[in-house]
Amino acid sequence: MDIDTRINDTAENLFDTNGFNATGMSRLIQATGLSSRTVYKHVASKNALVARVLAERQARFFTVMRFDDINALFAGLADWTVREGARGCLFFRLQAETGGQVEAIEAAVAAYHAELHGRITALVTAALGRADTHATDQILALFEGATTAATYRGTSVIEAARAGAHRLLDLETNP
Amino acid sequence: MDIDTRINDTAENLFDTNGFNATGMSRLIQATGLSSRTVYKHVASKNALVARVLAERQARFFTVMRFDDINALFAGLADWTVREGARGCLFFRLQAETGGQVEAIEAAVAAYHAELHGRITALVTAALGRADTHATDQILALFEGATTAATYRGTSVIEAARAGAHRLLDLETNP
DNA sequence: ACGTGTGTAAAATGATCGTTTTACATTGTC
DNA sequence: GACAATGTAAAACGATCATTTTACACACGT
Repeated sequence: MDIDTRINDTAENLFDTNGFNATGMSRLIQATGLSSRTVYKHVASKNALVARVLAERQARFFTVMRFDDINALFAGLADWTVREGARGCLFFRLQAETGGQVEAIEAAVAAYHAELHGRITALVTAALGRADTHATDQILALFEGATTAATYRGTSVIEAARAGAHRLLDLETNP
Repeated sequence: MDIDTRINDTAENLFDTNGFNATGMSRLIQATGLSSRTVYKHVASKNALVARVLAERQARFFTVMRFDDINALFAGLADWTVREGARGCLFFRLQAETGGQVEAIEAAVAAYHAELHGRITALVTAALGRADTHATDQILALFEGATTAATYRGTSVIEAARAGAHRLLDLETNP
């Protein structure tokens, strides 16, 4: 496997399961099986690394997820959560860790939020035949809340959120 | 003001706005206006302090919030968010920071989640005249999601979540 | 008046962190 | 067969962190 992707994959896994601050570079270096010199030749700094990790995670997330309709949206979230583990949104968690003080992370989180909001806006618009910011906010809240609450209530919350979102949109279509 | 509450309030504010790891003890000590010796006579360790902060925040949150019905629930959340700032749930953020490795934080977060879930369960049960775990999960997801999404979409998400929750429960009552 | 408790100010301790550097080995290429 | 390029191994660097310690000042109950 390519060294860059090996570093990226290892870093994403460690940041995701242990946190950004809790993951020291020494531990990351050991997990990759490389030397510190090599790692620092492939990555400018820990901050630059986490920014790259988030950018690639965003690309992967929006490749794997489906935004065709409400059912696909929450089914995709359920699949993702089962596969990756229910630890909540990595973007939000890393932002919280760094207290909004790492510029590269802020930019990555903003980009993710922009794309997520855009995709859900498109989904709702297609479902209703018109734009509806109120309905979009509701679906977004259910999506974010299902992600968060699944960390302590399990994946059943995601199914409940799917059913709720479906009902709310249906209600807007046939009032 | 009492020294213990002065330390607690300062710590809560700094942890909330800057994060746990980003807030060094030196900064906290400086913000309290006390000496390090005094602070460490009133608090066993940084971990013990954050546990105490979370316990007191939970008590304050559930004193200020109202769980009478759906409208009161989300109106309370909106008030809280405006007053405290939209930075997402502090319990979840601190848990993310420490990667589930600080036992005292895990316990505090679990206690908060248990109380939140219990209160919303009671609310839904009272509203429907019967227990409904599915509906409870939906309200919980909307609550958590509104808290999270308000950090980047503003407080309008909370109003949307309130309206959505109201509709979902009304639908369960009058199908 | 005296000791005890509680406070301040500031240096010291020991650990850990991100990052760099030194010294050396391996490999593919002209 | 020499030369870069790229890798490993490990020490070193400078900063920061949580926590402890030393030295000293003030108040107050008996």
